[in-house]
Amino acid sequence: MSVSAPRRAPVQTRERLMNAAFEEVYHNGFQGSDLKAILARAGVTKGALYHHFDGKEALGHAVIEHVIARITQDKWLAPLDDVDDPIDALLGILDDTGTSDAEVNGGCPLNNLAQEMSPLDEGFRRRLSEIFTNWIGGVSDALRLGQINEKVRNDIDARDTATYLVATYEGYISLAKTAQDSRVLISGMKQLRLYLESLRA
Amino acid sequence: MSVSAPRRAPVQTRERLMNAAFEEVYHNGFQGSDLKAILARAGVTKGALYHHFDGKEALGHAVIEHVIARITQDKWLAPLDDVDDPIDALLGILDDTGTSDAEVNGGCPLNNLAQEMSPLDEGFRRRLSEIFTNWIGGVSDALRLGQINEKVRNDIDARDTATYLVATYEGYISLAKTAQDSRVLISGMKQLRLYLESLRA
DNA sequence: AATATCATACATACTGGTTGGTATGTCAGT
DNA sequence: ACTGACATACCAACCAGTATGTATGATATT
Repeated sequence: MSVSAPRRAPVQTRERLMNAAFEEVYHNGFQGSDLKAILARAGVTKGALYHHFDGKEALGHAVIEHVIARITQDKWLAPLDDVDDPIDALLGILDDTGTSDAEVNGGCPLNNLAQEMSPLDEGFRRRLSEIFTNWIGGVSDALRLGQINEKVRNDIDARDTATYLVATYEGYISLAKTAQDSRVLISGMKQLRLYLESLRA
Repeated sequence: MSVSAPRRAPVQTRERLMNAAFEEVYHNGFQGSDLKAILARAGVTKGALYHHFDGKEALGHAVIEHVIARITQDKWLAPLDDVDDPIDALLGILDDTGTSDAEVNGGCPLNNLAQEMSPLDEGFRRRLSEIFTNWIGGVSDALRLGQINEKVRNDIDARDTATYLVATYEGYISLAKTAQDSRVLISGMKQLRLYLESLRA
Protein backbone atom coordinates (compact mmCIF):
# COMPACT_ATOMS: atom_id res chain seq x y z
CA MET A 1 0.00 0.00 0.00
CA SER A 2 1.16 3.54 -0.75
CA VAL A 3 2.00 5.65 2.25
CA SER A 4 2.66 9.11 0.83
CA ALA A 5 -0.15 10.60 -1.18
CA PRO A 6 0.61 10.32 -4.86
CA ARG A 7 1.04 13.51 -6.84
CA ARG A 8 -1.90 12.51 -8.88
CA ALA A 9 -4.69 11.46 -6.56
CA PRO A 10 -7.74 10.60 -8.61
CA VAL A 11 -9.96 9.78 -5.64
CA GLN A 12 -9.18 13.06 -3.93
CA THR A 13 -9.58 14.96 -7.17
CA ARG A 14 -13.02 13.50 -7.61
CA GLU A 15 -13.94 14.48 -4.09
CA ARG A 16 -12.59 17.97 -4.50
CA LEU A 17 -14.66 18.37 -7.65
CA MET A 18 -17.82 17.10 -6.00
CA ASN A 19 -17.36 19.26 -2.92
CA ALA A 20 -16.63 22.33 -5.00
CA ALA A 21 -19.65 21.63 -7.18
CA PHE A 22 -21.79 21.16 -4.09
CA GLU A 23 -20.79 24.55 -2.73
CA GLU A 24 -21.33 26.34 -6.01
CA VAL A 25 -24.66 24.65 -6.59
CA TYR A 26 -25.73 25.34 -3.04
CA HIS A 27 -25.14 29.05 -3.50
CA ASN A 28 -26.12 29.57 -7.14
CA GLY A 29 -28.33 26.67 -8.09
CA PHE A 30 -27.32 24.11 -10.65
CA GLN A 31 -28.18 26.14 -13.71
CA GLY A 32 -26.61 29.19 -12.16
CA SER A 33 -23.36 27.42 -11.41
CA ASP A 34 -20.43 28.15 -13.64
CA LEU A 35 -18.08 25.30 -14.43
CA LYS A 36 -15.17 27.70 -14.24
CA ALA A 37 -16.10 28.66 -10.70
CA ILE A 38 -16.35 25.02 -9.72
CA LEU A 39 -12.94 24.29 -11.21
CA ALA A 40 -11.37 27.29 -9.55
CA ARG A 41 -12.80 26.26 -6.20
CA ALA A 42 -11.62 22.70 -6.66
CA GLY A 43 -8.21 23.87 -7.78
CA VAL A 44 -8.18 21.73 -10.90
CA THR A 45 -8.72 22.33 -14.58
CA LYS A 46 -11.27 21.33 -17.09
CA GLY A 47 -9.21 18.37 -18.14
CA ALA A 48 -9.55 16.82 -14.71
CA LEU A 49 -13.29 17.37 -14.65
CA TYR A 50 -13.94 15.78 -17.99
CA HIS A 51 -11.59 12.96 -17.18
CA HIS A 52 -13.61 12.01 -14.10
CA PHE A 53 -17.11 12.99 -15.17
CA ASP A 54 -19.08 13.05 -18.39
CA GLY A 55 -19.99 16.69 -17.91
CA LYS A 56 -21.82 19.16 -15.74
CA GLU A 57 -24.94 17.06 -15.48
CA ALA A 58 -23.05 13.93 -14.45
CA LEU A 59 -21.18 15.96 -11.86
CA GLY A 60 -24.50 17.14 -10.50
CA HIS A 61 -25.72 13.58 -10.24
CA ALA A 62 -22.57 12.61 -8.39
CA VAL A 63 -23.03 15.49 -5.97
CA ILE A 64 -26.48 14.22 -5.09
CA GLU A 65 -25.41 10.63 -4.68
CA HIS A 66 -22.27 11.30 -2.69
CA VAL A 67 -22.43 14.67 -0.96
CA ILE A 68 -26.11 15.30 -0.34
CA ALA A 69 -26.94 11.69 0.43
CA ARG A 70 -24.20 11.65 3.03
CA ILE A 71 -25.46 14.82 4.70
CA THR A 72 -28.91 13.28 5.09
CA GLN A 73 -27.38 10.07 6.33
CA ASP A 74 -25.23 11.81 8.93
CA LYS A 75 -27.80 14.27 10.16
CA TRP A 76 -30.97 12.18 10.19
CA LEU A 77 -30.56 8.49 9.47
CA ALA A 78 -27.57 7.67 11.66
CA PRO A 79 -28.99 9.34 14.82
CA LEU A 80 -32.30 7.56 14.27
CA ASP A 81 -30.89 4.15 13.54
CA ASP A 82 -32.16 1.53 15.96
CA VAL A 83 -32.85 4.09 18.67
CA ASP A 84 -35.01 3.35 21.70
CA ASP A 85 -36.92 6.64 21.90
CA PRO A 86 -37.26 8.31 18.49
CA ILE A 87 -38.90 11.40 19.98
CA ASP A 88 -35.77 12.19 21.95
CA ALA A 89 -33.62 11.48 18.94
CA LEU A 90 -35.73 13.73 16.72
CA LEU A 91 -35.63 16.50 19.30
CA GLY A 92 -31.86 16.21 19.29
CA ILE A 93 -31.77 16.49 15.52
CA LEU A 94 -33.91 19.62 15.63
CA ASP A 95 -31.54 21.08 18.19
CA ASP A 96 -28.67 20.44 15.81
CA THR A 97 -30.38 22.35 13.02
CA GLY A 98 -28.20 25.35 12.35
CA THR A 99 -29.68 28.83 12.69
CA SER A 100 -26.68 30.80 11.53
CA ASP A 101 -27.26 33.43 8.88
CA ALA A 102 -25.38 31.41 6.30
CA GLU A 103 -27.50 28.34 6.89
CA VAL A 104 -30.78 30.23 7.13
CA ASN A 105 -30.11 32.18 3.95
CA GLY A 106 -28.85 29.12 2.12
CA GLY A 107 -31.70 26.81 2.93
CA CYS A 108 -31.63 23.05 2.59
CA PRO A 109 -29.25 21.80 -0.12
CA LEU A 110 -31.46 18.82 -0.81
CA ASN A 111 -34.65 20.77 -1.18
CA ASN A 112 -33.00 23.62 -3.06
CA LEU A 113 -31.78 21.30 -5.75
CA ALA A 114 -34.98 19.29 -5.75
CA GLN A 115 -37.16 22.33 -6.33
CA GLU A 116 -34.94 23.62 -9.09
CA MET A 117 -34.16 20.44 -10.99
CA SER A 118 -36.97 17.97 -10.42
CA PRO A 119 -39.15 19.26 -13.22
CA LEU A 120 -36.21 19.75 -15.57
CA ASP A 121 -34.14 16.60 -15.39
CA GLU A 122 -35.43 13.17 -14.58
CA GLY A 123 -31.96 11.99 -13.59
CA PHE A 124 -31.80 14.66 -10.90
CA ARG A 125 -35.37 14.07 -9.83
CA ARG A 126 -35.01 10.35 -9.34
CA ARG A 127 -31.87 10.69 -7.27
CA LEU A 128 -33.30 13.47 -5.14
CA SER A 129 -36.60 11.71 -4.67
CA GLU A 130 -34.76 8.63 -3.50
CA ILE A 131 -33.04 10.63 -0.78
CA PHE A 132 -36.37 12.00 0.40
CA THR A 133 -37.79 8.49 0.40
CA ASN A 134 -34.90 7.17 2.47
CA TRP A 135 -35.17 10.12 4.83
CA ILE A 136 -38.88 9.66 5.42
CA GLY A 137 -38.36 5.91 5.60
CA GLY A 138 -35.74 6.29 8.30
CA VAL A 139 -37.96 8.54 10.40
CA SER A 140 -40.83 6.18 9.79
CA ASP A 141 -38.88 3.11 10.91
CA ALA A 142 -37.71 4.89 14.03
CA LEU A 143 -41.26 5.90 14.91
CA ARG A 144 -42.51 2.35 14.45
CA LEU A 145 -39.79 1.00 16.67
CA GLY A 146 -40.76 3.65 19.20
CA GLN A 147 -44.31 2.41 19.07
CA ILE A 148 -43.13 -1.12 19.81
CA ASN A 149 -41.07 0.23 22.70
CA GLU A 150 -44.14 2.11 23.94
CA LYS A 151 -42.46 5.47 23.58
CA VAL A 152 -44.68 6.65 20.74
CA ARG A 153 -48.45 6.76 20.55
CA ASN A 154 -49.94 3.79 18.78
CA ASP A 155 -52.83 5.68 17.22
CA ILE A 156 -50.64 7.45 14.68
CA ASP A 157 -49.48 6.19 11.31
CA ALA A 158 -45.69 6.18 11.30
CA ARG A 159 -45.26 6.97 7.62
CA ASP A 160 -47.85 9.73 7.55
CA THR A 161 -46.28 11.27 10.62
CA ALA A 162 -42.77 11.02 9.21
CA THR A 163 -43.88 12.66 5.99
CA TYR A 164 -45.61 15.37 7.96
CA LEU A 165 -42.45 16.05 9.96
CA VAL A 166 -40.24 16.26 6.90
CA ALA A 167 -42.70 18.45 5.02
CA THR A 168 -43.06 20.90 7.89
CA TYR A 169 -39.34 20.92 8.57
CA GLU A 170 -38.53 21.70 4.95
CA GLY A 171 -41.33 24.21 4.76
CA TYR A 172 -39.95 26.21 7.65
CA ILE A 173 -36.46 26.14 6.22
CA SER A 174 -37.83 27.46 2.94
CA LEU A 175 -39.79 30.22 4.64
CA ALA A 176 -36.82 31.28 6.73
CA LYS A 177 -34.59 31.32 3.66
CA THR A 178 -36.90 33.65 1.77
CA ALA A 179 -37.49 35.84 4.79
CA GLN A 180 -33.76 35.72 5.59
CA ASP A 181 -34.81 35.67 9.20
CA SER A 182 -33.54 33.06 11.62
CA ARG A 183 -36.45 33.81 13.96
CA VAL A 184 -38.79 32.12 11.50
CA LEU A 185 -36.71 28.98 11.70
CA ILE A 186 -36.29 29.11 15.45
CA SER A 187 -40.02 29.57 15.91
CA GLY A 188 -40.65 26.70 13.53
CA MET A 189 -38.35 24.33 15.35
CA LYS A 190 -40.16 25.22 18.55
CA GLN A 191 -43.50 24.36 16.98
CA LEU A 192 -42.09 21.10 15.73
CA ARG A 193 -40.81 20.26 19.21
CA LEU A 194 -44.31 20.78 20.57
CA TYR A 195 -45.68 18.51 17.89
CA LEU A 196 -43.10 15.85 18.69
CA GLU A 197 -43.98 15.95 22.39
CA SER A 198 -47.60 15.34 21.44
CA LEU A 199 -46.54 12.06 19.86
CA ARG A 200 -45.29 10.50 23.10
CA ALA A 201 -47.16 7.43 24.33
CA MET B 1 -63.41 56.16 -25.11
CA SER B 2 -62.18 53.70 -27.72
CA VAL B 3 -64.43 50.72 -28.36
CA SER B 4 -62.42 48.51 -30.71
CA ALA B 5 -59.08 47.34 -29.40
CA PRO B 6 -56.29 49.35 -30.94
CA ARG B 7 -53.74 47.56 -33.07
CA ARG B 8 -51.13 48.57 -30.59
CA ALA B 9 -52.34 47.68 -27.14
CA PRO B 10 -49.55 48.42 -24.69
CA VAL B 11 -51.47 47.28 -21.62
CA GLN B 12 -52.33 43.97 -23.21
CA THR B 13 -48.82 43.55 -24.51
CA ARG B 14 -47.44 44.03 -21.03
CA GLU B 15 -49.84 41.45 -19.70
CA ARG B 16 -49.03 38.99 -22.44
CA LEU B 17 -45.35 39.38 -21.64
CA MET B 18 -45.85 38.89 -17.93
CA ASN B 19 -48.10 35.89 -18.38
CA ALA B 20 -45.73 34.29 -20.85
CA ALA B 21 -42.80 34.96 -18.55
CA PHE B 22 -44.73 33.49 -15.65
CA GLU B 23 -45.37 30.28 -17.55
CA GLU B 24 -41.79 29.93 -18.72
CA VAL B 25 -40.40 30.70 -15.30
CA TYR B 26 -42.85 28.33 -13.69
CA HIS B 27 -41.63 25.49 -15.87
CA ASN B 28 -37.94 26.27 -16.24
CA GLY B 29 -37.03 28.53 -13.37
CA PHE B 30 -35.94 32.12 -13.89
CA GLN B 31 -32.36 31.38 -14.81
CA GLY B 32 -33.47 28.56 -17.01
CA SER B 33 -35.96 30.68 -18.91
CA ASP B 34 -35.01 31.82 -22.36
CA LEU B 35 -36.13 35.26 -23.42
CA LYS B 36 -36.78 33.93 -26.90
CA ALA B 37 -39.20 31.37 -25.51
CA ILE B 38 -40.99 34.03 -23.51
CA LEU B 39 -41.28 36.25 -26.56
CA ALA B 40 -42.52 33.40 -28.73
CA ARG B 41 -45.13 32.48 -26.15
CA ALA B 42 -46.23 36.09 -25.82
CA GLY B 43 -46.29 36.52 -29.57
CA VAL B 44 -44.21 39.67 -29.54
CA THR B 45 -40.62 40.53 -30.33
CA LYS B 46 -37.67 41.73 -28.36
CA GLY B 47 -38.46 45.30 -29.21
CA ALA B 48 -41.73 45.10 -27.34
CA LEU B 49 -40.10 43.54 -24.32
CA TYR B 50 -37.39 46.12 -23.98
CA HIS B 51 -39.86 48.89 -24.63
CA HIS B 52 -42.01 47.85 -21.67
CA PHE B 53 -39.37 46.47 -19.31
CA ASP B 54 -35.77 47.21 -18.53
CA GLY B 55 -34.77 43.61 -19.11
CA LYS B 56 -35.20 40.06 -17.97
CA GLU B 57 -34.75 40.89 -14.31
CA ALA B 58 -37.30 43.69 -14.38
CA LEU B 59 -39.74 41.39 -16.14
CA GLY B 60 -39.23 38.86 -13.38
CA HIS B 61 -39.96 41.49 -10.76
CA ALA B 62 -43.14 42.45 -12.60
CA VAL B 63 -44.22 38.81 -12.74
CA ILE B 64 -43.93 38.58 -8.98
CA GLU B 65 -45.76 41.81 -8.31
CA HIS B 66 -48.58 41.30 -10.75
CA VAL B 67 -49.04 37.62 -11.55
CA ILE B 68 -47.89 35.78 -8.45
CA ALA B 69 -49.23 38.34 -6.01
CA ARG B 70 -52.64 38.07 -7.66
CA ILE B 71 -52.66 34.28 -7.43
CA THR B 72 -52.02 34.47 -3.70
CA GLN B 73 -54.63 37.15 -3.34
CA ASP B 74 -57.28 35.18 -5.20
CA LYS B 75 -56.58 31.81 -3.67
CA TRP B 76 -55.90 32.73 -0.04
CA LEU B 77 -56.50 36.32 0.94
CA ALA B 78 -59.85 36.95 -0.71
CA PRO B 79 -61.53 33.80 0.69
CA LEU B 80 -60.21 34.63 4.16
CA ASP B 81 -61.12 38.28 4.16
CA ASP B 82 -63.44 39.17 7.00
CA VAL B 83 -64.78 35.64 7.28
CA ASP B 84 -66.73 34.38 10.28
CA ASP B 85 -65.18 30.94 10.64
CA PRO B 86 -61.61 30.82 9.31
CA ILE B 87 -61.35 27.07 9.83
CA ASP B 88 -64.13 26.45 7.34
CA ALA B 89 -62.58 28.93 4.94
CA LEU B 90 -59.16 27.31 5.22
CA LEU B 91 -60.65 23.87 4.68
CA GLY B 92 -62.28 25.19 1.55
CA ILE B 93 -58.97 26.55 0.31
CA LEU B 94 -57.29 23.19 0.89
CA ASP B 95 -60.07 21.52 -1.07
CA ASP B 96 -59.36 23.89 -3.94
CA THR B 97 -55.71 22.92 -4.03
CA GLY B 98 -55.17 21.22 -7.34
CA THR B 99 -53.87 17.68 -7.42
CA SER B 100 -53.54 17.30 -11.16
CA ASP B 101 -50.25 15.97 -12.48
CA ALA B 102 -49.36 19.31 -13.96
CA GLU B 103 -49.88 21.13 -10.69
CA VAL B 104 -48.19 18.47 -8.57
CA ASN B 105 -45.17 18.29 -10.83
CA GLY B 106 -44.96 22.04 -11.14
CA GLY B 107 -45.15 22.88 -7.49
CA CYS B 108 -45.95 26.29 -6.06
CA PRO B 109 -44.94 29.18 -8.35
CA LEU B 110 -44.28 31.43 -5.41
CA ASN B 111 -42.10 28.99 -3.55
CA ASN B 112 -40.34 27.77 -6.67
CA LEU B 113 -39.16 31.25 -7.50
CA ALA B 114 -38.42 32.08 -3.90
CA GLN B 115 -36.16 29.09 -3.43
CA GLU B 116 -34.32 29.75 -6.64
CA MET B 117 -33.90 33.49 -6.52
CA SER B 118 -33.94 34.59 -2.90
CA PRO B 119 -30.24 34.04 -2.31
CA LEU B 120 -29.28 35.43 -5.71
CA ASP B 121 -31.17 38.67 -6.14
CA GLU B 122 -32.33 40.93 -3.37
CA GLY B 123 -34.95 42.49 -5.63
CA PHE B 124 -36.58 39.12 -6.12
CA ARG B 125 -36.22 38.17 -2.50
CA ARG B 126 -37.84 41.29 -1.14
CA ARG B 127 -40.83 41.02 -3.41
CA LEU B 128 -41.29 37.32 -2.75
CA SER B 129 -40.84 37.72 0.96
CA GLU B 130 -43.49 40.41 0.97
CA ILE B 131 -45.99 38.04 -0.60
CA PHE B 132 -45.24 35.43 2.03
CA THR B 133 -45.66 38.05 4.73
CA ASN B 134 -49.02 39.14 3.33
CA TRP B 135 -50.11 35.54 2.99
CA ILE B 136 -49.23 34.64 6.55
CA GLY B 137 -50.66 37.94 7.71
CA GLY B 138 -53.97 37.23 6.03
CA VAL B 139 -54.25 33.79 7.59
CA SER B 140 -53.22 35.28 10.90
CA ASP B 141 -55.85 38.00 10.80
CA ALA B 142 -58.54 35.50 9.90
CA LEU B 143 -57.55 33.25 12.79
CA ARG B 144 -57.64 36.16 15.22
CA LEU B 145 -61.09 37.17 14.04
CA GLY B 146 -62.12 33.55 14.45
CA GLN B 147 -60.90 33.68 18.02
CA ILE B 148 -63.05 36.72 18.67
CA ASN B 149 -66.01 34.93 17.10
CA GLU B 150 -65.29 31.94 19.32
CA LYS B 151 -64.71 29.65 16.38
CA VAL B 152 -60.99 29.20 17.03
CA ARG B 153 -59.26 28.11 20.20
CA ASN B 154 -57.94 30.98 22.25
CA ASP B 155 -54.85 29.18 23.51
CA ILE B 156 -53.05 29.34 20.19
CA ASP B 157 -50.97 32.17 18.80
CA ALA B 158 -52.51 33.26 15.53
CA ARG B 159 -49.29 34.24 13.81
CA ASP B 160 -47.37 31.15 14.88
CA THR B 161 -50.24 28.99 13.73
CA ALA B 162 -50.54 30.79 10.41
CA THR B 163 -46.82 30.40 9.80
CA TYR B 164 -47.05 26.75 10.71
CA LEU B 165 -49.88 26.22 8.24
CA VAL B 166 -48.08 27.94 5.40
CA ALA B 167 -44.81 26.13 6.10
CA THR B 168 -46.45 22.73 6.18
CA TYR B 169 -48.57 23.48 3.14
CA GLU B 170 -45.55 24.54 1.11
CA GLY B 171 -43.51 21.65 2.44
CA TYR B 172 -46.01 19.11 1.20
CA ILE B 173 -46.23 20.76 -2.20
CA SER B 174 -42.45 20.59 -2.45
CA LEU B 175 -42.34 16.95 -1.45
CA ALA B 176 -45.06 16.02 -3.89
CA LYS B 177 -43.32 17.89 -6.67
CA THR B 178 -40.07 16.01 -6.16
CA ALA B 179 -41.83 12.67 -5.75
CA GLN B 180 -44.08 13.50 -8.70
CA ASP B 181 -46.79 11.76 -6.78
CA SER B 182 -50.15 13.36 -6.14
CA ARG B 183 -50.78 10.92 -3.29
CA VAL B 184 -48.16 12.74 -1.23
CA LEU B 185 -50.06 15.96 -1.67
CA ILE B 186 -53.47 14.39 -1.05
CA SER B 187 -52.21 12.74 2.12
CA GLY B 188 -50.69 16.04 3.20
CA MET B 189 -53.88 17.98 2.71
CA LYS B 190 -55.68 15.35 4.77
CA GLN B 191 -53.18 15.82 7.59
CA LEU B 192 -53.60 19.56 7.38
CA ARG B 193 -57.37 19.18 7.58
CA LEU B 194 -56.97 17.18 10.76
CA TYR B 195 -54.74 19.87 12.17
CA LEU B 196 -57.25 22.57 11.26
CA GLU B 197 -60.06 20.69 12.99
CA SER B 198 -57.93 20.57 16.13
CA LEU B 199 -57.93 24.36 16.14
CA ARG B 200 -61.69 24.71 16.59
CA ALA B 201 -62.88 26.32 19.82
C1' DA C 1 -61.60 68.96 -42.33
C1' DA C 2 -57.34 67.98 -43.99
C1' DT C 3 -52.64 67.84 -42.98
C1' DA C 4 -48.42 68.12 -40.45
C1' DT C 5 -46.11 66.71 -36.18
C1' DC C 6 -44.52 63.72 -32.93
C1' DA C 7 -44.18 60.50 -29.22
C1' DT C 8 -45.46 55.85 -28.40
C1' DA C 9 -45.27 51.03 -29.62
C1' DC C 10 -43.46 47.95 -31.53
C1' DA C 11 -40.21 44.85 -35.23
C1' DT C 12 -35.55 43.40 -37.07
C1' DA C 13 -30.76 42.87 -37.20
C1' DC C 14 -26.73 42.68 -34.85
C1' DT C 15 -23.15 42.07 -31.07
C1' DG C 16 -20.23 40.85 -27.30
C1' DG C 17 -19.53 38.04 -23.75
C1' DT C 18 -20.34 33.84 -21.56
C1' DT C 19 -20.33 28.79 -21.19
C1' DG C 20 -20.35 23.93 -21.76
C1' DG C 21 -17.84 20.99 -24.24
C1' DT C 22 -13.73 19.19 -27.16
C1' DA C 23 -9.22 18.35 -29.03
C1' DT C 24 -4.71 18.03 -28.06
C1' DG C 25 -0.61 17.91 -25.33
C1' DT C 26 2.14 16.24 -21.45
C1' DC C 27 3.81 14.01 -17.53
C1' DA C 28 3.77 10.60 -13.83
C1' DG C 29 3.97 5.96 -12.48
C1' DT C 30 4.04 0.95 -13.47
C1' DA D 1 5.96 1.66 -23.56
C1' DC D 2 1.90 2.54 -22.17
C1' DT D 3 -2.13 3.85 -19.65
C1' DG D 4 -4.20 6.89 -16.42
C1' DA D 5 -4.39 11.61 -14.76
C1' DC D 6 -4.41 15.61 -15.57
C1' DA D 7 -3.35 20.74 -18.07
C1' DT D 8 -4.01 24.06 -22.03
C1' DA D 9 -5.98 25.94 -25.99
C1' DC D 10 -9.69 26.27 -28.69
C1' DC D 11 -14.55 26.34 -30.46
C1' DA D 12 -19.33 26.76 -31.47
C1' DA D 13 -23.62 27.85 -29.64
C1' DC D 14 -26.34 30.44 -26.99
C1' DC D 15 -28.35 34.47 -25.06
C1' DA D 16 -29.20 38.92 -22.86
C1' DG D 17 -28.94 43.21 -24.39
C1' DT D 18 -28.57 47.12 -28.01
C1' DA D 19 -29.04 49.86 -32.07
C1' DT D 20 -31.82 51.06 -35.51
C1' DG D 21 -35.81 51.21 -38.33
C1' DT D 22 -40.80 51.80 -38.93
C1' DA D 23 -45.64 52.15 -38.44
C1' DT D 24 -49.49 53.71 -35.65
C1' DG D 25 -52.51 56.92 -33.80
C1' DA D 26 -53.34 60.96 -31.11
C1' DT D 27 -52.76 65.93 -31.15
C1' DA D 28 -51.79 70.33 -32.96
C1' DT D 29 -52.08 73.45 -36.80
C1' DT D 30 -54.08 75.72 -40.58
